[in-house]
Amino acid sequence: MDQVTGKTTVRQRLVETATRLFYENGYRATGINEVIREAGIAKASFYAHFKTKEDLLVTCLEQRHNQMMAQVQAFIADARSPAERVRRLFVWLGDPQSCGSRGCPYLNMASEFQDAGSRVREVVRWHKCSFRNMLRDILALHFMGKSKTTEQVEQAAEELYLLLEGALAASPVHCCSWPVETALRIAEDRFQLGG
Amino acid sequence: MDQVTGKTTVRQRLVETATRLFYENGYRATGINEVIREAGIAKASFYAHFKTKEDLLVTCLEQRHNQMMAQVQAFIADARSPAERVRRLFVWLGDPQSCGSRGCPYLNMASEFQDAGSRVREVVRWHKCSFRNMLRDILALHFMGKSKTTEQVEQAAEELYLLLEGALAASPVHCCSWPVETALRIAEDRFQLGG
Amino acid sequence: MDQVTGKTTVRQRLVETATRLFYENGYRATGINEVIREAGIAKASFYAHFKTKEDLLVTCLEQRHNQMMAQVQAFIADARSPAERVRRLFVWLGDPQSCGSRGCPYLNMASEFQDAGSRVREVVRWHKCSFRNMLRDILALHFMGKSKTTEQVEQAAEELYLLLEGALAASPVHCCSWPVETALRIAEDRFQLGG
Amino acid sequence: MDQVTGKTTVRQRLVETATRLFYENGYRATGINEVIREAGIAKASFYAHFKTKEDLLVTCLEQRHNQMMAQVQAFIADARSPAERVRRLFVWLGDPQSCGSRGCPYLNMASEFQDAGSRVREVVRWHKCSFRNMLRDILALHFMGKSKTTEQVEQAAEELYLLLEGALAASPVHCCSWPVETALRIAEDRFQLGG
DNA sequence: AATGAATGAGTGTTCATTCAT
DNA sequence: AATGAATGAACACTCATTCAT
Repeated sequence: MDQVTGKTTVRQRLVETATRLFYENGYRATGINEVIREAGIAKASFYAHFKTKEDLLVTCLEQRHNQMMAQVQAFIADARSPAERVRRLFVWLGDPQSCGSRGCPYLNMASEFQDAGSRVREVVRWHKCSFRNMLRDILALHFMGKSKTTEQVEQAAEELYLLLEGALAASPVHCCSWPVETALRIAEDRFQLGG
Repeated sequence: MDQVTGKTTVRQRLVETATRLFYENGYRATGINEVIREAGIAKASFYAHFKTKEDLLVTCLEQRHNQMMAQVQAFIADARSPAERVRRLFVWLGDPQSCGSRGCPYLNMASEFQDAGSRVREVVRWHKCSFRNMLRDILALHFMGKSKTTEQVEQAAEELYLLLEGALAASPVHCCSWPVETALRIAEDRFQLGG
Repeated sequence: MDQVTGKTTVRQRLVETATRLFYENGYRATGINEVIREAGIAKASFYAHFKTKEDLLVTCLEQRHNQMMAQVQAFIADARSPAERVRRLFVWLGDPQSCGSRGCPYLNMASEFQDAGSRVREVVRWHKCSFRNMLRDILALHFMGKSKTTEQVEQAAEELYLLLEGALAASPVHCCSWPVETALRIAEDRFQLGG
Repeated sequence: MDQVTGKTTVRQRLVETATRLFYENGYRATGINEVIREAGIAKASFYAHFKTKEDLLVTCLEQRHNQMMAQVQAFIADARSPAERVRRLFVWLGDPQSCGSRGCPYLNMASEFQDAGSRVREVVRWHKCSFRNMLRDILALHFMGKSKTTEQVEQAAEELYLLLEGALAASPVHCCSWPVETALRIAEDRFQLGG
């Protein structure tokens, strides 16, 4: 939304439409024509804003990252303890409303860009590292005063990250909640989250 | 290979070529033309063997499943204990030779077929369940005589499955071995695999 | 024309249509759509026969070269002397029926491919050299027994070539016959063509 | 340059940039976007100065004509005789610095505007006639006192024009200097330019 | 069983031009 | 006088699929 006029800008409409379509149908299965039709924008206007379709995707992923990080932070913000914050991560993950039921948009896109040096893969890597860092910060609080080395905290973050990633990957395949529950169970035992 | 004539059949050449290309470049990024060119088959011959491109993919995934299950079974076969068999699962997973460094081909394909009822998603689900059942059978042996209920074994299988899935998803993003090592560490502690 | 069936092949229809359109409107001003519409061919069929639009052009130029050389040879064939053959070259050049009134198709195309290494420029150069060699062979006969060195014949060929080129370039600009007549006049004097 | 402010005007920057780009790449191969980008001008500003792209080209050709005529006049001005002036025309023609190595910009443009009534073709014709007239004026001086009729001088002008045109057309095809040298040799003999 | 030739509908991208400001 | 944003139509090219042989 443009803060002054209150109208969504052309660029923003394109990003939002594309974010949705790329997630729902995949990158290659989504044509520029579909994006501009649903956004109600002329084709040449699209190319005035984005050099290529891949550029659009990169922008979508970057923007989605920011929104998602804000969302998840908000979702866990009012927890009473770091432990509960971790538990709420799994709740957030399991909620199709917040997280989408078609798996991780970043992993999905990465699967269509296998070229090692691709900009898309870079964004995906950056997003995942960013997410893992957030986990580390939460766990650092949780372990405070429990005489853990920095390295131990890092390792715990990687473990938690891996559990969440496993749940995220398995959920859309099986279309049910046991992956999230299973990952949470492991995390609770391993990091003494238990209430 | 045709067991009698010793020649690879046309159909088999198509499946093998497509399996490779779909995995390396993705489903939509791989054209029929590319497949038949690399397989050295005429286009109309292709459509004599497969109704559609999607049919080819389904066949590829089914066939790969069988090969992969056989491979992994062979890889862990000569382990001295169920615990070591589990550990070797992670070795196998971490070896790009055996498992490919572009992530799980089934998850990759699923990301391009988001339609819930798609035959591709069915195959993926079937493959993953099948794999999880194999894990359950291994763990059942490992827990034998340790007074575990059937349900407990099932849960352990789901946990192990989830750890492997997490490692499989995270590996190609970060292009290094810590995901597999991290997943193994959790598994060793949780299932007392340690030697 | 296919000699057996008596039908023009798809490829040949494309080449003939494109040769005409490229000459009438220029290379970039002629779209693939226009070519295939006038040839009555589907777009994908076009790309089954030619890798790119530029490929089509190269083929057109090569084919036109062969036809044109044959035509001009036929046109001057029944002359009674080499000198008359040279004079008939100018007649042929001045006849819009035989040579086209839009200038030299090779020079025209070259002007749209300024990149030094372009394949189109190569074909143009090859065509022009080929033509000059034909002139040299005619002049060699004309000068036979007049004690001219090989080098002198070569020089005369270059001079004749240059006169023809000048006439070819000037004609479509001024849309009248004086360039050809002027070039012929110079040639007659310089090479003693006069009857 | 604006004589008062010392700044190149917007219009002039557009003309100069376009003149260069049209010559280097051709008319249709040069987009408006490229012109305005390299000129550093907004698109709408362009259309404030020129009705269409073709208008811009016409302006470019007109302006270039004036510059070129002035240049060539300056180049031959300090020659000691009309004969040397003619010889210097060929020197000027053969110098890529002065004349460009991509052939005659007017012939090049004409090849992209085959429509007989096109304004571009008109400008080209006007330019060429203008040039031929200049040649006639030089030759008139050269032949002064040699009892030549007006008609004979006109014919000589056409001959000289044709030789220059031939050299201009052949040079960029063969990328070497023999066309100019050949044309000069013919001219020297024919018009007794020799010193 | 296998093929060479052909296709309609689509792809991503660029074009010269206009309009509201 | 100058602009940033937008556009419809066209561009060269590729797609998965079919058909006559």
